[in-house]
Amino acid sequence: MALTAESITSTALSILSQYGLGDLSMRRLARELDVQPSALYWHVKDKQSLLILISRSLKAEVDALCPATADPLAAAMSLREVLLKYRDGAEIVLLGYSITPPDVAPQALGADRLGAELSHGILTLTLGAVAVEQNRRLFAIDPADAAENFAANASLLLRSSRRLP
Amino acid sequence: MALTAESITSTALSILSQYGLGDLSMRRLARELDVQPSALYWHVKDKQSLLILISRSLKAEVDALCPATADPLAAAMSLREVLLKYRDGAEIVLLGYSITPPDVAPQALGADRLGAELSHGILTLTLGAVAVEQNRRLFAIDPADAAENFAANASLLLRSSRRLP
DNA sequence: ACCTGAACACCGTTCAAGT
DNA sequence: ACCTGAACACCGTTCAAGT
Repeated sequence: MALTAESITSTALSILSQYGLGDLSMRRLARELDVQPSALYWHVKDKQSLLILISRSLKAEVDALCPATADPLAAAMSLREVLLKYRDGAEIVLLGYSITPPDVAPQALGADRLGAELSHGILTLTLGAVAVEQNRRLFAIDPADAAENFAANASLLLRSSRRLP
Repeated sequence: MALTAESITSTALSILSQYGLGDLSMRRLARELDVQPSALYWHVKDKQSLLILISRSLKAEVDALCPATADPLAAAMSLREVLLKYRDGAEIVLLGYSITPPDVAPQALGADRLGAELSHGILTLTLGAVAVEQNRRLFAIDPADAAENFAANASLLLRSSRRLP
């Protein structure tokens, strides 16, 4: 199977969901793809740019789940769900969102839809909350009422966004 | 100077504010303290527990700036300020808050004051927003209106907390 | 009690050289 | 164009041994 940026990304995604970011090394990735570590660098600039490819792929997954006109609270819940599918999804997407916000923000939560300010608010709240939640899972600390708790805070923040375009 | 957990933490803090988390390695820390890397492990369990010591120290810094009865919005702004002093403060405190919330949450923003739900909301919003802000600084992307933007979202979230104990 | 020295099992990245 | 092999400059952590 020929090596491509896509095959690298999808193998990374699978390592991520099974083992997490701690095990996602360029060397481990290369081993999984039966290739020398240096081979990856012909397809991908460096590890950071791979993480950005990953976060774009997660955005696409959220967009497939909820269209641009979806209810913002429902979209935030879907984003959370997708982030949770991959062990350190929130940390990675936080990086991607920092560097290229429009490429990573789900349509239903983008600046076009909610305005720059509120879009940034709901995204940073979601990324922060899920990052904490994922760290806690790592340490086997109570998940418990994480979903309801997040929903409550997200809806407090979004309270001002009733009646959208 | 005798090596202690405190001297290790404060040297770590200084590396952090000058160079950031990428340069905060156990080996680098040991070099700065004129000691073998292995010496650190007598005083500190591992790197992660050092990061938790660091995040407790930042909590103390915020508490010194604003007492338990401070206005929550003002406290959130102070927390942001302190996090910004140290290059990857938000990422580190996010880890600390994940593992031992009460040891890391500033008094004025703790669960005792705001209730578990809202306390978690304002803290994850702050940590998420500042983590993004610090990543952007790393890449020399616009700081610009980050403070006002954060203040706006934090006050949206805290809107429900008027009239406190 | 506190620290050194050496070792183990890793990293990300570059680059000449091969095909 | 695409990949190998070897190298460079690092990591965190453990552990016998020294003082």
